[in-house]
Amino acid sequence: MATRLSDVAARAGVSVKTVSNVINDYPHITARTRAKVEAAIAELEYTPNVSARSLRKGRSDFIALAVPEMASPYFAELGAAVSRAAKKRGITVLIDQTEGEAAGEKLVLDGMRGQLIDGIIFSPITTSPAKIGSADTAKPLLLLGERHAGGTFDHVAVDSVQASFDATTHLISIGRRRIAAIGVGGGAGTGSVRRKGYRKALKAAGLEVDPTLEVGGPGYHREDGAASMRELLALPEPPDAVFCFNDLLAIGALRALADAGLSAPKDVAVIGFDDIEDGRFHSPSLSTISPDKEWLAENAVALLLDRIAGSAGRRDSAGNGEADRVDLTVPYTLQIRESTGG
Amino acid sequence: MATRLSDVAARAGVSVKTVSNVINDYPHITARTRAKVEAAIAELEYTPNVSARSLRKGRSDFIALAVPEMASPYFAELGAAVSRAAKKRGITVLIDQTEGEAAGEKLVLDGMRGQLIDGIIFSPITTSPAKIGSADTAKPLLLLGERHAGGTFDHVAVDSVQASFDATTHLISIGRRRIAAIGVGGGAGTGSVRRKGYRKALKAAGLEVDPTLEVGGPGYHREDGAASMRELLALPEPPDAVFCFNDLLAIGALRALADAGLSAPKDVAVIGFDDIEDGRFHSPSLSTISPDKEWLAENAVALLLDRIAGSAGRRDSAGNGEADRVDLTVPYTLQIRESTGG
DNA sequence: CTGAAAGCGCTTACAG
DNA sequence: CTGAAAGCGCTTACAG
Repeated sequence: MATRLSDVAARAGVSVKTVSNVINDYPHITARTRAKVEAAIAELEYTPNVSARSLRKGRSDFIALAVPEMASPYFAELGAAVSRAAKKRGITVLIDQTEGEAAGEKLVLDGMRGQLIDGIIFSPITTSPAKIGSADTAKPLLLLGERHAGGTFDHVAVDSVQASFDATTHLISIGRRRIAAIGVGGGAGTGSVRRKGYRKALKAAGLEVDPTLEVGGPGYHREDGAASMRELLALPEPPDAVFCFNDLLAIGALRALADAGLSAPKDVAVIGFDDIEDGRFHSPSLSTISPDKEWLAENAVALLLDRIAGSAGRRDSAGNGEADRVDLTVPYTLQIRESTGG
Repeated sequence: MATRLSDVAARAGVSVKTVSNVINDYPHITARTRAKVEAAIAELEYTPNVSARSLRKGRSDFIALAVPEMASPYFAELGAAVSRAAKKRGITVLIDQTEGEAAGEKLVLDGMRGQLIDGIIFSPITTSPAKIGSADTAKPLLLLGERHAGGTFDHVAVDSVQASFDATTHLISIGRRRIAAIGVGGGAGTGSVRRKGYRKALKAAGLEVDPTLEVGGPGYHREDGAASMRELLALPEPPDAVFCFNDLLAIGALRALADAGLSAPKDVAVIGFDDIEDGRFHSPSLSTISPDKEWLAENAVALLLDRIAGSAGRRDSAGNGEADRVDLTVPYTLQIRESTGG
């Protein structure tokens, strides 16, 4: 049914080896031969069988991106950026939805899709760093997220402590003094990392840390943010500002404010983290920490592909694995919009 | 390096055929043999090589979902639902971002990813129905979107004319008389289909169709909705309600209203289409047409898999292709929220 | 530069 | 029920 390499060879009057050479851009082919082969490929509408190629080469030019949920705007935007970055390099991205479950994440670590994929970019949420560190992955693995810095794998993330410090400091700079944090107990450890930056900023400004103002988690969705905001508004002394550990929480918080007849930034200033597109269109528009997702995607893909190219010869990385591990820090900016009075 | 079937067979003391039988759940295997094999698989941490399997069987258990952009909330939510529906059936979904470009869409139609995928669910936006109809696809293809009803391929979509009629009628039912439409010129023909339902509702209510109130397109993003809304507000006689042909346009429209110091539904009632999650959290929350995305995903995947199973024996569907084509209509509900006074 | 041949790891008739 | 063998469509040493 499908045309094969040998059909093309027959049509062009050359050997299969020559056709293969043309397809794989090997040197030492005369322009004339190349033209003949390319004409035959076009006439027969030939497309190489990737299963056969992958079986033979041990490389598929597929990588996986494993995220908790692809419908979550941050991961959807990240997935789009990673797909684009990979496509530029001739690589296809498989997006894997772990649903944040240990089972799904274990599958990622163990199965690696039956050797189809060459490597994986993994944003874990349930599995602990320790377990990931000891995972016996046959393929290169790159970790996303602040929790995994200093581990045994390559790692790309924002400096979350610094970014959280900046977000909190911004709230202080617009005159707020009773600043809450939403999301401290969640996000796969993200909560504790971002709280660290939040507390640091309070202390640097001589403000007291009040644990009753640190709420939320483990959920990081809009409804969780709304619930946390309601909780804060019910306090004897409600906050005058809130740092939400992601934009989804912040959007929920804005909604809860509106439901209570209050508004940001007048009653409570609100800042988020992620800069998902929707935040720009809310009323009020959402101030946020904006990690450079394009940068993240480009560098994560490039680094993983380097590893894949390098690991072709390696049997075992135990010997030199630790030494050449890379931690990349994603640049970010502070976006000041209406929700903090911008 | 990787363990092979033959390693498992050796370990279990059986033939490769028996191991293959166990893996593929074939009958006539004694419980004892099965247990032995399963133990060997577990001990060796064996995972089948999908490239080899796919090469041999001519089936990969991969399908593709080709959408214009995966970061767009509707497609992200749809992708998540399709992935879930497929996973339940042991199928993996590759998400393909065409970026709405003819080149990307042509690649989908032609290349089919080097015979890796067994079939495709395609949401075209640039390529015309005629071109799609004549595409010589080696693999089963299922089309999404109202524009392609009655074509030569299986097709799953909302009854967009009826849904648009309902959305517009709802605006009339709350007393609005000067009702605009945003998105008429875009969305790959979606615009003209939804306008048909919009006009029908106006006529049914004895209202006049005013072409100056029909704006927007080809873009279907938030900023396009905001631009269209500004255009409408600049009219000598602005509308008192707007039907936006998707939620992204509606969210942009809400934002433009807020920027003009106006609000929905007081000054202008706004209704969208798609029911993306974010619409529920905007202030005001967004009324919309809510297609049942789970239903869509389940049925699209099931139908495509039926075709894949059926096409195994077929050489050419030209003979009987037309006759057994299926058009599925996705159920929807009208969600009345704050933006229309709900 | 080209051709003939082996082999990647499976599945599946074909004999037993 | 099991075993030995062919073959899916490529790529790649190996000879020329």
